[in-house]
Amino acid sequence: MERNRRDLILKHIVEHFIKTALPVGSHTLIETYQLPFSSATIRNEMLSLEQDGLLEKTHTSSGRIPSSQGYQYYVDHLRSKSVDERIKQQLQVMLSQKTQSVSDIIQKSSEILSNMTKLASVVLGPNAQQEKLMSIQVTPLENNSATAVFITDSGYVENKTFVLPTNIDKDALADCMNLINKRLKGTPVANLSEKMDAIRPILEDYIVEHDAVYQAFAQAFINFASERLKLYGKDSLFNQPEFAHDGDKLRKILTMLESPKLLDEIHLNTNNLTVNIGNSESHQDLSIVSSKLKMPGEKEGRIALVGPTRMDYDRALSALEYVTDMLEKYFEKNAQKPADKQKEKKHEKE
Amino acid sequence: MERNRRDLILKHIVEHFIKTALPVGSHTLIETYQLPFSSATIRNEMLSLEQDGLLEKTHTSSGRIPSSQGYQYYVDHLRSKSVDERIKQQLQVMLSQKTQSVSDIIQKSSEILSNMTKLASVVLGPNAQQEKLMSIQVTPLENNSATAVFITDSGYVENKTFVLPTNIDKDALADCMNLINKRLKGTPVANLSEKMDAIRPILEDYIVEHDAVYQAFAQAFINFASERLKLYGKDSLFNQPEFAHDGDKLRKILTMLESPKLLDEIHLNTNNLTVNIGNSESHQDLSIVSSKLKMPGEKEGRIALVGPTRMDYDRALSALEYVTDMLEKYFEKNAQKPADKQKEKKHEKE
DNA sequence: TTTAGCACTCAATCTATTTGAATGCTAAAG
DNA sequence: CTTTAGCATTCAAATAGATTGAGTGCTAAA
Repeated sequence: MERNRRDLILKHIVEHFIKTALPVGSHTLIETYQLPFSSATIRNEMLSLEQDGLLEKTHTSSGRIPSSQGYQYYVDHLRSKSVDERIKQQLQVMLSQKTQSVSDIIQKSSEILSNMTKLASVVLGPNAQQEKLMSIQVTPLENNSATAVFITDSGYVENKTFVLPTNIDKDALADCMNLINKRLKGTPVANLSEKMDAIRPILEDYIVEHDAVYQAFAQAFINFASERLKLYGKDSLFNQPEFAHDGDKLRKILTMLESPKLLDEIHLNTNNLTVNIGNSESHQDLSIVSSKLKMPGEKEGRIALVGPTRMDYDRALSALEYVTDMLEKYFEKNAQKPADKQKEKKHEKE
Repeated sequence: MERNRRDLILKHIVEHFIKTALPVGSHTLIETYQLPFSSATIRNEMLSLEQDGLLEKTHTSSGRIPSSQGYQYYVDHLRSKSVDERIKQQLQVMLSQKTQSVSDIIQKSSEILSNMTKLASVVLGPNAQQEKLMSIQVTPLENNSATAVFITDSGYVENKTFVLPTNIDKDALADCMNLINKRLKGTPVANLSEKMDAIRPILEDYIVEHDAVYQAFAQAFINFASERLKLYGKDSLFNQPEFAHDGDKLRKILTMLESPKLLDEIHLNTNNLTVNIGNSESHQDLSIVSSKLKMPGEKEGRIALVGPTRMDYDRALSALEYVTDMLEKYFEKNAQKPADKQKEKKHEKE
């Protein structure tokens, strides 16, 4: 009973503060939740919760707000883990559409998450380093230029348009590309830059002024190896009351959202589900909730929801967990049958 | 002399307000610019300027701020058209690098513009509608999916990954694509969707479950036809004082920047250089300065600088004009020689 | 035509003062 | 030992005046 009341009060405080963004006092608590205790009792409990570092005051005679620890405790022990039915519905509808690529599905899921939680959602693609190059194609264009298109095994496309040497022979170029394709196919993206040395002789053989091509490839490989990250629904954040009258804070957060630090932060987490409540120096008033996502081909990405420290953790966590679970199941189910066929065909060719 | 003083005063007011974002009074004006008139004289002129709609007051006893018309007059007759040397330098350094593609150059120019003016810069690519399809390539991946890559004559790449029917024959797919390529090569992007009907029979011939491929193509063609727009340096806007304490306004502007209305606005302008000072309902406190940019292959794009109504028009316009001029000259110079060679080769092949 | 002078306006700043939602503590009741 | 009632206390936020100062328009003289 003891522990129960304490938890109950903390739960109410957290949830009330999440709703109103205002410090919660003993009286408010009793009235809005019809608690069968006197305000003094609540105050005693609150004092104790504060001493344990779960609550904070904004000034000596203010109501209480949850501390980072308080949120953490709430997340770990108190939240109700209820998934919004609308998310279930929307996800189901989306997944029932046919012939969507993996990235389509993840993008749409991310948009659903962002819409339903009113948080920004960040998708961190599987580390491109591990992906293998499937194909390089160089297409000559008008105006003495050409576009090189690079495709990985997951269907990620990088392209680079460059100026062709004017005296180039297109057939030689094609032959040359065939050779390079054979040489590089299957190479992990991370190793592409190293292999540049190996393909230089091939280029030299076929193309007189090979430097332009070489440079373009090198540049593309560098871009390739950089992280892939997509950000959805950052507009949702604008409507949070804490930022309404503080342009400065909003500005900080928006730059934060595009900074590589955020990426690092998400990247560091390797757990299934992590909650990162805004106390690290890099994101003062920002919380990050992120979940691992296993994708086809043993690849791993992460989906994260980013918002103010005062976010609806229950809603966000439940939604995120539900969506990643469903996606993983979907991927598993749809991968099994064709995977075998794929392998057979590969053998035929080689 | 008469007209001169009037103009001088307006010029000072506009420039002072651009610097300080504060209404300008008669006394301030005399002190900061050492004007040889009395404050009363200035006030008389200001009254006249106000009656002509070039100045405004924020309240009965406030200093004056320029009206939209006032800015317009300043832009048309008063600005000094001085180009920052640093922009000249940076642009020159950038253009001296070899083997950059057209889009590389435009992107870098846009970044320089944004950096130097502290405004957001928007690049509106040439209307994709006019571009011609150069090549379609379908690359099968692992996991029973494939990526279709579409390239236009300007080197713009669109790609779409889709799920392949499991029972597909890869050689048939390749043959099929060859046929489709021949059929569609040279088709303007705008007409691609119409041509879908024409390629359906080809798909039917080669691929049993052709619907997935058909759908993927259709989707890609739709994306293709949508406008191409890039936004740089929107962070610059955050630091404008007018938004510092008004999160709401900042929010509006950021959403504005990503909305299609902005695009329309820029698109409507066909003049060489236009200034669009924020009084249209769609962008209350936003001004858009944009310039046409002739690109290789008789294509036209626009570069725009977007910022608060109180922006440094002289700086922005001068920079923009200088950059687009230099780019056009650069493109002209570098296009002449190889263009002929290109044509020869085309004839050989056909 | 220009300027000095003066009365006037009004946002912005400052200074009390009030209000009310909160607290902690103590002592009595359960 | 736990809970509650009661009370003094705190402090942000709201309200109301008072003050300031940068600005105006107008008039009459230079």
